[in-house]
Amino acid sequence: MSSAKPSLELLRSLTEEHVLRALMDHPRLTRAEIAAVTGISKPTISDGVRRLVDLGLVVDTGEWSTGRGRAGSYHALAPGCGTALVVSITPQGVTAESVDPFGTVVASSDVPLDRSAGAYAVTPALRTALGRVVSGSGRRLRLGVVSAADPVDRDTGRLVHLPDAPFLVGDLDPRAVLASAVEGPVLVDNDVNWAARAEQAAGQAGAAGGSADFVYLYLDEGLGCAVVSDGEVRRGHSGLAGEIAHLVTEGPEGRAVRLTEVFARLGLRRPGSTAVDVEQVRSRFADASDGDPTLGALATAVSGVLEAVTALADPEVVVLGGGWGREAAFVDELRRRSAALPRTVPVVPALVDREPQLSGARAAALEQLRELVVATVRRPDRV
Amino acid sequence: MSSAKPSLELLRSLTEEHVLRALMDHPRLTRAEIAAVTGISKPTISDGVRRLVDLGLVVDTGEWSTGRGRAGSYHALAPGCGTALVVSITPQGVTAESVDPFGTVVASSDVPLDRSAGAYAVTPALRTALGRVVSGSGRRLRLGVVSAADPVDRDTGRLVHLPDAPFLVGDLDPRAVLASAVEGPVLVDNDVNWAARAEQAAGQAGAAGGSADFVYLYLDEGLGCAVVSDGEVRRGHSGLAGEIAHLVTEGPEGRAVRLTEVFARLGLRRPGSTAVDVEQVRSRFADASDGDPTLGALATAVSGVLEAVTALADPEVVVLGGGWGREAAFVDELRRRSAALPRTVPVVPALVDREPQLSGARAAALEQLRELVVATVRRPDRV
DNA sequence: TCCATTGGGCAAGAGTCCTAACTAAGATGG
DNA sequence: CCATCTTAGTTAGGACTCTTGCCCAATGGA
Repeated sequence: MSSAKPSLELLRSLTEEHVLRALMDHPRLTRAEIAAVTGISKPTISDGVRRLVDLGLVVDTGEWSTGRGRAGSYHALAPGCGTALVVSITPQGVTAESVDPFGTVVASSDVPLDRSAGAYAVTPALRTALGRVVSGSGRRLRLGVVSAADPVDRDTGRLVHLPDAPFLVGDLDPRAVLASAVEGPVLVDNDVNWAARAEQAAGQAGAAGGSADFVYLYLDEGLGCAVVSDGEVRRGHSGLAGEIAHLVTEGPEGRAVRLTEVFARLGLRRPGSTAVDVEQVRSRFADASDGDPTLGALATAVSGVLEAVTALADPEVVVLGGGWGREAAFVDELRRRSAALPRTVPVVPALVDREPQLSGARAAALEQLRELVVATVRRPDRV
Repeated sequence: MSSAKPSLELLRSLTEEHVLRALMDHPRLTRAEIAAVTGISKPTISDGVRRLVDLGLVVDTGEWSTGRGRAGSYHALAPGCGTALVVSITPQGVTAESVDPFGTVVASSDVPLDRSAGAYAVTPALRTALGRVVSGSGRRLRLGVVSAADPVDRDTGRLVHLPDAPFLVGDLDPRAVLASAVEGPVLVDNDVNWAARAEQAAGQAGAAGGSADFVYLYLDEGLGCAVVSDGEVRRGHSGLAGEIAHLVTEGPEGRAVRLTEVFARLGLRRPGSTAVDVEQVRSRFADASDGDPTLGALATAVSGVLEAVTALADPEVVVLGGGWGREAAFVDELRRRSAALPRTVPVVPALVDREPQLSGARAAALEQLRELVVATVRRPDRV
């Protein structure tokens, strides 16, 4: 919380920042409206808008306000403020979008992946989607946010293959692929972390305006979770926080085994892979009666995860998502076991089910883009 | 990151803030020195100092600088800025201190506790120590920071008794006891979290100026840990993050058991209690040869904790502390097992061994006190 | 004693904000 | 169609803060 030096320049940039933020919250405003929204006087706002127009960050749209009294001329953020690139990479396909500072999707492209073609088709698909978005939006891409369905190294942004865990997307360096198209920083993280962000935005925890503390358990082909502490997704030193495949839990016959091995012992892995066979798990759940051994074994194993999560992160709630994590029979069984633990934690299914990783990444891109636009106006030091 | 409204008042308060911070970093300065340190011009600093003297936050010490040139009059923070109370509560005794904005301990008191007298002697001991510090310092206590050797509820500040875990200090509401002596907020947290803060200050992790991500495993009568993520101790929703007693790990004979039960099965608990018998553990370690079964069983159980910590928090390093956690034989054995895990994590003994919880709490109190002093100068909104 | 050196104050100037009053221009209603 | 109301934007004046440059005061060394 170091403070900036007091100077008249600082005051001026603060005024400009208020104008920009007002124009991000409202697509178009007259100068009088900006003054009303920000609480700053009309002459000061007029000056600020003039400076921003000169800088090319704001434009006079040529439109005029209607209503009683004199019509005011509308101003808006200039298209030159640019857009942010949002990319989602899953085994099913690559989705790329560009969003402007209002959160509007300017261009988007979806390239499905043929699973049998192997991991090496990912890079060309990414390039294809990227090219379409670049030509479709026509504006400069000032930063990128990438969601990938694999663990991500926090420093390099590369996808990481952990032992005994599936490598769904495969070896990939998204920053290198995006470098030519995106002029600014590229933030890469795994899909579960972005999905957790979407859940947070949807009001999953910390609804009382406070800081969110929850854990998002994502149970699909891979086994992952996101830890949200004090309102932020915590990635850990190298970005591998939440990679729970090797967590020690209670396996069949009460023995201590790693979570990933439970699926091997129950025969729930896809042939020749360490990935969970989602279809098989779901069909087992569908047929399950009370006391079904597979259902019980999975609930026992995951309740060990709940125990670890409660002990280390103390979440307000644990959110269940993923291809089989939200199945009603499983959630019910897990709740029964959770209630019997010495420390219980509420378990709820995820709120967002349609592409949560994409909306979370989009929200992050939007926030980053806005900060970047504001930052162009305060050169010397931050406030 | 909402910004303050631009106003001349903001500029003025920013100047005053710089003066205050300069006088916190250096016990006494002339106005010319303040101008040199802050980079603000001399007339502006003179004005700011005059205003702060009028407010009673700064005093002319009456002393004069020496050296070449004209002697300048020294200024310093006024004693009226107050002090912060720091309290450490352990089964061994209660320590209370008051620190001024420079980090100088103004008064301190230590009241040992007779363990056999039971938990009910804690409150009177706390009152005694508190009374001595209040009369010894003679200045107002503007806030309090309390370290307690038990889990702490984040909202209420009360100590919490978890099932199957020892309750060392016993039921206590530190805020209620301190309310009459401290005029401001009282922050209560458990000793392990404060000790982790001290380790961080000692440069344990994130030494490259970056944000620290590490876990502090505290193995003593109680079993606890602190999770430091992105440079801050993360407490979780209700403050119970790091209470690992119920973590599922590998117990004797390879069965899945909770960490606290391992000690019961090995006969390492104090009679009639859920607390670990530290003396017995240490003597077992002292006699242990290679392959000693107790040493091995404990290392196995704790390596399960390492596994969970790695999976969920992904620390740069795991710091071992507490009465038996730093024993060389144990650390060596744990390192051997850690190296064999699919995901390894460096394990190091704690750097700070003398009252780490106290120095961590003191650092927090100092930081809070400084912020509080600075806050008196910026009334309208924060920067 | 003289002088270099440093602390502190004064004056002038530039820049930012605000209030208040003014002009400009569309909407309303008879 | 015109007078009136209402609102947008500009201008003028004043208050305030910061900075630069200069002066004076006071101290220690030559």
